Amino acid sequence: MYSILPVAAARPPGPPTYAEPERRHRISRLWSNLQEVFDLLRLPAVLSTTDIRFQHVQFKARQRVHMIGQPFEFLYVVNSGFLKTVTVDETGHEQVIGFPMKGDLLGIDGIQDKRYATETVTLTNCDIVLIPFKVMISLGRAHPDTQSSFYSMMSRELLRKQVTVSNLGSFCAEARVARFLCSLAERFMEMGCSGTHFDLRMTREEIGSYLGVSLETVSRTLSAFAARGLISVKQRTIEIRNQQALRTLRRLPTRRQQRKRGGNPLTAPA
Amino acid sequence: MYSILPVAAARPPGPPTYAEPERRHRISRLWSNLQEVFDLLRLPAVLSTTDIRFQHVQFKARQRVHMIGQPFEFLYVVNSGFLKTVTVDETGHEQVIGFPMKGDLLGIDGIQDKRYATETVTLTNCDIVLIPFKVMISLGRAHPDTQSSFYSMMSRELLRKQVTVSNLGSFCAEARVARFLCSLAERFMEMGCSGTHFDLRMTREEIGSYLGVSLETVSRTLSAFAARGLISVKQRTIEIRNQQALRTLRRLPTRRQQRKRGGNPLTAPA
DNA sequence: CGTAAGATTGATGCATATCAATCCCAGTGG
DNA sequence: CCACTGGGATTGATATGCATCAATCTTACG
Repeated sequence: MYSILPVAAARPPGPPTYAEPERRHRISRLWSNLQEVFDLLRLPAVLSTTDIRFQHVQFKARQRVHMIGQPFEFLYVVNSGFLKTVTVDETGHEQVIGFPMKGDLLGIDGIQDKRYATETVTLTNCDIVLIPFKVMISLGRAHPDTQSSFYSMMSRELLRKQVTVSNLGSFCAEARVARFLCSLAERFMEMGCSGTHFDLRMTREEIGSYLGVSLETVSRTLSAFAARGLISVKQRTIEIRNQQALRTLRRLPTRRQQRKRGGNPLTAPA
Repeated sequence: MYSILPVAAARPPGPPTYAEPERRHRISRLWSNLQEVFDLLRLPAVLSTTDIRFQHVQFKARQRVHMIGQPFEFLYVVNSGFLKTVTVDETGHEQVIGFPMKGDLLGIDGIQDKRYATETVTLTNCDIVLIPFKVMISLGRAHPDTQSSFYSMMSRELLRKQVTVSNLGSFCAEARVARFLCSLAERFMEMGCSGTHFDLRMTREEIGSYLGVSLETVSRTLSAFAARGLISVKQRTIEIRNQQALRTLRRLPTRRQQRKRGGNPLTAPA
């Protein structure tokens, strides 16, 4: 129906591997239909079922799912596993901009320029669903309800980025780490895992890059939380002991700001 | 064809005004067809022309185009004027996340939840094109090439947000201000205005909120640039004297980082 | 011309980066 | 089986960028 793009090779440890035509991903025997993909993405159910099926691909840890500059062809939906998405700015400085996991969508940033603007690397073994963009386009055309869902999906990604911006711009290091832990806990809960005991799949350096702080600050902050009894940490194993306290952590000083917006009856979400 | 939603009243100075049914925007006599809107958005031309026309609405300075929580109905395309887009987090802290201007699209963040997640306020008088989302949906269905353009447009917004995240996470205050000036200069150039002499339409506080620094730091940094001869500043009037130097400003320390990514022939955009 | 909002500039303190020295642990090879 | 090894994590000492507080200064506007 459509061909598989060989992206990364199957060489587990060491630095991320690159496209090597002679080696391929392990193509799973798993296929998902449209409804299953929508469920995975937590999008409203599609009424008009089709018999279209989407292929899964297995990645080992430390492999690239897509790379910067590579021609855009697929969107990817994470079925299982953990990844990181990275940008590289013109100075060569790389920054983590996300830690995709089950139900997350990868590759949207490639639509505009027909090339991926980011690269996504697996942190663990992963099972990923391939969505050929052409198929998505034609689906949207044939089934109006799926088209709306696609718009919605992209809007959701945008909202998430806005939250990220807000976090980076408004909160001190401690609050950023706290919020990071809480959002991880939520994600694990949604996946049916424990929301209080979990393992980080990324290094302190990657967390620091994502949160815009140094890796030492991440480490120190976690230790400080542990000292206060909010969590317990042992290397990458985290236990949330007082989620409420973590959730309500704010930037320390009050910052005058937010004046001039006294009671605003119309602004509150209904 | 479709009705105009009365959003803000016509009361110029003072804090932003709210929906007041008894007063309305000035409805322009101007209408744009699809091709004109696409040109404005710098999207590839549409071949299949239709006779659909989109209404313009005039806003005075300090009016809200849309507010947080308000039911999502329209996307907005800026035809002229300057605005700011603001989020308010759960602590009540508000942050500027963008300064839309000619050719920019507003309201995408409302698609997901059927309510706007941000609010956009005019900084100057503005002329804005109303795009009813329902019309966009049906257009996408009827004309495949426009559907692709819509995806592309949303992808572009996502890319911009990624750049913002990268700026906030990777650069020192000085570099952020420098990049801000450069991006403004580029935008003015694209609009056919001078890229070296222009007026800021926003306050230092708004710039600071956008860049994640204090208003004093913005002011000081501009003064420092002026002292070094990179720009000249007089209140909101800016003259860029050495764009090259501004563009190449980086975070001061080298930060080890970016190790372990030696020559990567595949990563460079082709 | 008076007033208030915005902008500038200075003084000071703190949060966080940076540098540096272990420490811990998983993987590896003898 | 166990010491070796190296990447990651922790922790401490120090430096500094930037926020904060505070005092003018400037400009727009009524």
